[in-house]
Amino acid sequence: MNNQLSLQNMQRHFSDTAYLPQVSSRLNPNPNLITRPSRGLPVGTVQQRGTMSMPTSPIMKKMVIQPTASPATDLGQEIWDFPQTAQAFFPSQYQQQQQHLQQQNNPHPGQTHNQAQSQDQIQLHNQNQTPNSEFNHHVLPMDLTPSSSEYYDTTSQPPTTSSLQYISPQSTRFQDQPPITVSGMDLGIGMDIDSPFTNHAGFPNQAVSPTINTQVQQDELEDHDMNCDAGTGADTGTGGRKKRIQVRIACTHCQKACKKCSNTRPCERCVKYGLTDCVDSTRKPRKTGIKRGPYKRRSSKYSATGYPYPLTDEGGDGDSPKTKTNNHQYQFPNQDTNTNTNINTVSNHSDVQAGFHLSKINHTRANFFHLPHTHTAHENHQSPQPGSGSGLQSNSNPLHHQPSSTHSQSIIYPPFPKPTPTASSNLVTAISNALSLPQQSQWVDGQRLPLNTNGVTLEEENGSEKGKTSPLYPKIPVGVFPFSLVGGKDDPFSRAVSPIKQFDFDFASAGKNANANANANDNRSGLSGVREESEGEEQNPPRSVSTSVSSILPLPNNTSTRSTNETITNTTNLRVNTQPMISSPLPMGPGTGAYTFFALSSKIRKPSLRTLMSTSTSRAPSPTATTRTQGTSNALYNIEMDIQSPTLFTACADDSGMLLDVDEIEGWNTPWSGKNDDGVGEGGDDDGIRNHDGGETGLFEGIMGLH
DNA sequence: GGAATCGGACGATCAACTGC
DNA sequence: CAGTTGATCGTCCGATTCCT
Ligand SMILES: [Zn+2]
Ligand SMILES: [Zn+2]
Repeated sequence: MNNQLSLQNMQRHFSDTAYLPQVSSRLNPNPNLITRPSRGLPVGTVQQRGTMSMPTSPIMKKMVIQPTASPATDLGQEIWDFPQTAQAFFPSQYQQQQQHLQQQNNPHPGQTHNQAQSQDQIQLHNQNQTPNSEFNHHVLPMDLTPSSSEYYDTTSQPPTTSSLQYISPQSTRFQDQPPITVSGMDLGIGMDIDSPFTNHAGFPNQAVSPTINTQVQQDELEDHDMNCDAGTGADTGTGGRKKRIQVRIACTHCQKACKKCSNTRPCERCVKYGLTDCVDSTRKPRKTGIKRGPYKRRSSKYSATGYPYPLTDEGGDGDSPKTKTNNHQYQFPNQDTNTNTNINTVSNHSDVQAGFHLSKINHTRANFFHLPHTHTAHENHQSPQPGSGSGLQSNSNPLHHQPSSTHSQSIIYPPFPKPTPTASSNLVTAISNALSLPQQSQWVDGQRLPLNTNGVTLEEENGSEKGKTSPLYPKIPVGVFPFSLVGGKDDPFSRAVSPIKQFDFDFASAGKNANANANANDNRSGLSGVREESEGEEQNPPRSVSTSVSSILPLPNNTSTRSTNETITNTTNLRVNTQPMISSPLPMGPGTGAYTFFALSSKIRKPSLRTLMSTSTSRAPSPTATTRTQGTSNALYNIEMDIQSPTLFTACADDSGMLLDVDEIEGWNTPWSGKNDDGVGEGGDDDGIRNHDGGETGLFEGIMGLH
């Protein structure tokens, strides 16, 4: 019954961008709410309100709502039998699988609602049943460690587990796919895809299930949370941490209290405390029109998993897997399914990577039969599991085949650039890879060069230009290597890299640079006048140097610098430095790789301050200050606007270190203290309400009418 | 001991981007 | 235009403080 519905639902509808406050309330009297247009969720039905954590998740399974009033046993009533489920999505097979498993493994008789149950079952089942249980286990739920920067990291999964990804056509493709295919890997979670086991009994080789499996499990976890508190160990994922679920919208009381709300109205908490006015809180619409810098390289060459597809033999920019759905190249020519499976199984150790590796290898090999099996460089630095080796052995020889031997191909072959001996860490390597991979290039002496084992550029070697340039990676960036990697986020090309470390890193050198860049500073101050521009328009081209500079707060002068150095340990410094320190790789000249104090152009979004500040122990006074990007090039302006919370502000003052720093920084001091209050209004349209990042709850609440 | 606060981790959503 | 990326904004955990 659900097919159509499910499919419909599968589609994303973002139209409901602004979450209309569902003020109405109980049971969603509002007809409109019955079916959330955008989400397609039957919110209004039953008592389920809002959506579960992943409303759009294709994998969303039936949700069992277990209002306090009624026991879960009333399946008929409680079940949110909505087809947004993987099952629905792949109804026939998947469901069968489900049932099948259910029967086999899970005998929780009474629970019919259990898609969720079954899911768990499945999970358990897999773990218990198959030799690769470990593998599954590891693969399973999310490793909650998010890290966009670790896109290539061995253990990391794709940055987002967004449901969206699971919707992609790639998924559907699976049905037709032969068991082991790279396509399977397209889905970020594909590690277990190759494993028949994951396919759930009876449906070996079905790529679909694995993926779903993973997701479902997660969803399931969510359900558990929904129904009960937390808890069960089952909920814990690989990381040992269960995924936190959230209601789509909390009631005003819960919101204010920062406590968990429920999807019912009145919510459980309100009921508990006898609050009568339990209504949905309002959400402000997301801002739009904010420009972003270029994204990091797209995945056409990468699988969803972050696994890069090697350039095809055609030498083109490899086609994305999806374009080659049926292409044999995604299969392991040299292996039969079983073999492959085994390997994966063996490789269990978790590492999702293990699976990937193999796949990659195989995948690659498809194009290079003549080549010996090799591990990609990627694997090398990925720290392959020892255990996995055994499994791998079968087909691969020793890892780390030196590309050099077959360099011409190797250039293409290893999806990732070989780790350089100099790589100080996986992270760095990963980042480096990320940067260089697409172009098959790597950083050398501060410059990006085509990747080549021999140190010969690709161009030199094969005359190919590929890799040298790309729209996103024009040859620009040059600068000292660390500039982009060590510091991290400075990478002009990838905003994806987490900025967080940058700060830590920067700081230290910041001071030095400050002096070194005295000129720059001066310039900045000189430019400070430009602030007026800040008004909102986005005139600044991304990364524009001049404007961005102007936008910066007047930098602390020497004194500030001094203090910075002196008080590095103080979190305050972090903060202080952060702002001015946000550096962008200004084309100061190739040699100048040093960090500069230039602020990023407002057009380029900096990572949320919240995130940035997370490194520090205390909440940043106003992350938003740095965060602000919309149309404004003036960081100073931002601060004015964003620092709205008296609390934060006060905190700032209270913190001796912080205060000191701030004061020392003239540019900061004046505007900040002087205009803080006034500035609030100023952000006006776009920021007036924007306080969240800063944690300026006061304002928020005020806006929200919570006070 | 429980409620209220609060910092900030975690997560969902979705607009900007990218590349076909 | 579909798919991806990553920022925004929301939820709520867990620690701390306040209140009775
Ligand atoms: Zn509530
Ligand atoms: Zn409530």
